[in-house]
Amino acid sequence: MAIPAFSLADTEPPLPPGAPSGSATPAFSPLYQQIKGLILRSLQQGEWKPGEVIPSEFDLAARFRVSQGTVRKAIDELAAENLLIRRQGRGTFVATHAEQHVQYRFLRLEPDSGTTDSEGPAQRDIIDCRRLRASAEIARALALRTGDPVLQARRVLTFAGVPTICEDLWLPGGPFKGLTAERLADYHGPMYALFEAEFGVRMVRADEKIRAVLPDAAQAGLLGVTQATPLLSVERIAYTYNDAPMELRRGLYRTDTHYYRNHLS
Amino acid sequence: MAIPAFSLADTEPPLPPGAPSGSATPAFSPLYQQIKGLILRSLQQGEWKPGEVIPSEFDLAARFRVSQGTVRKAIDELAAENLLIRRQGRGTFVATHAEQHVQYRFLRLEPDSGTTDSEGPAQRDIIDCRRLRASAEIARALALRTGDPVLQARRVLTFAGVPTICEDLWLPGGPFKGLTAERLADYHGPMYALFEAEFGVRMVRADEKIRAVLPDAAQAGLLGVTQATPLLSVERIAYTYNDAPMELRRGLYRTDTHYYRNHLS
DNA sequence: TAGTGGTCTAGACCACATA
DNA sequence: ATGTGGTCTAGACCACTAC
Repeated sequence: MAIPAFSLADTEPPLPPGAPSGSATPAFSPLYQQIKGLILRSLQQGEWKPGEVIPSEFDLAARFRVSQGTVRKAIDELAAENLLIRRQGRGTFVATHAEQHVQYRFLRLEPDSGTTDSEGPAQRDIIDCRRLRASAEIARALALRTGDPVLQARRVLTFAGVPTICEDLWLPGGPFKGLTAERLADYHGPMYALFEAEFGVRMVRADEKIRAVLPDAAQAGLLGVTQATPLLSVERIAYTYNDAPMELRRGLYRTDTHYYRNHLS
Repeated sequence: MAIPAFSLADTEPPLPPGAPSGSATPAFSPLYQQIKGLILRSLQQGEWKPGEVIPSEFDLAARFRVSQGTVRKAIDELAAENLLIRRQGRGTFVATHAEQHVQYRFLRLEPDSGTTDSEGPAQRDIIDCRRLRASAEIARALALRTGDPVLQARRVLTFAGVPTICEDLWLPGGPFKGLTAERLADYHGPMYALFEAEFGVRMVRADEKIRAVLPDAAQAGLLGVTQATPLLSVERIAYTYNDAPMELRRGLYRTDTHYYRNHLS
């Protein structure tokens, strides 16, 4: 008799233990899905911060009044979605963009040969950073209202001495209050790690739309190419927990020295 | 005491049952991984063909002399890799590219708005199809030797009346002996479904390298664009079981009416 | 009604990391 | 030595599908 759609206090059991799942309710939700939702809520509310350990499976099982195996299945799914990271013998950790190992997790551009980029761009120049009001298009992408305050920035990433990426990004003004060009420029590491550390915003997934385009004069100048050079246009919407869009990013990638890698399965 | 690296007859147990995993061998492989390997081998050898049901978890457990839960975990992973498909109440099936539901699984091009493409291209024209000997480059991609026989084809895909994709593909001559332009042209459905049905070659994953390029005169003509029109270059290597490369494909996509979709997580 | 996959539990033991 | 996640088992019951 699993509960279909209740809201539960943490320390209250989702249902009397000992009684497995089931019931003929129209919207049936397995116990482990409910546990997954509770863990997700704790992640959203910042009970456990990026990089920290969460309680052991045994502790969580006691807290939620379910078996350890049920907690395990909930964590399995969260780990598959890259929200948690399991480390045998050490514990389960909240995923972070600051990890040395998975830095630039959303960057799919790779050098043509010789892995000379050694994990990340050598140089990041903030060209512009300003506050403005959302156009209808930007507002739609960020689930805001037209005219809401947004922050816009433009930057250029340079690999091995070659300016390779020129990107514009838009962030909702509310969650990112206090972000300035200086802070962007001073931070060494992935931008998403800065968002986590300074603004408590963790990007968990993103959708991209990719096209081939020609640059305008300004973009061509920043990348050091002619306006006849075809470039990869990558429009990304990045989401935090709960599928809330938190960033719109429009990048132009040079693909004469790099390529965009994708894996299909 | 799980076996680290033996080769096992199907009906022989991976190890005496009742004894869980473990041992301090340098290369330790969990039981369910060994079972996964055995199932994989049956898939490769065609014991169960695309679209067919495989034996129930209970039957497989008896055959391999392990518990149903261990078989379940092995199947879980194979299902996550899209090699098997579970259907509650019906059984577990071998995945196929011929399924109505997952047709064109590797095609990531989507129309800008209004889902007018109704699942797949309206028209597929075979421009060319010939046998030749592999260049060094083609041979490397297909894990062949330079000079080995390969089959090359070129085709154009048209969506909503607009020629949108022009692609060249290379196939190893051996596995695809007997493939002709006529057979390619006559087959209605995804090309990978034809490969399954006629040649027993099932593509299970693929890697793509994406760039922005300009077309040559022939390509521009086939797509009805000028040579100054930037196009998406998509180079794909598709693999069958065992990570064996079975196709090299080089596509040019028009991205004025479509975009290449990608999901990052 | 029977058979399939899906969920849940409980307990045992192993592998790994840390102290 | 302790605690963590990882594997394996056995058994119960539920949900779905087909007959």
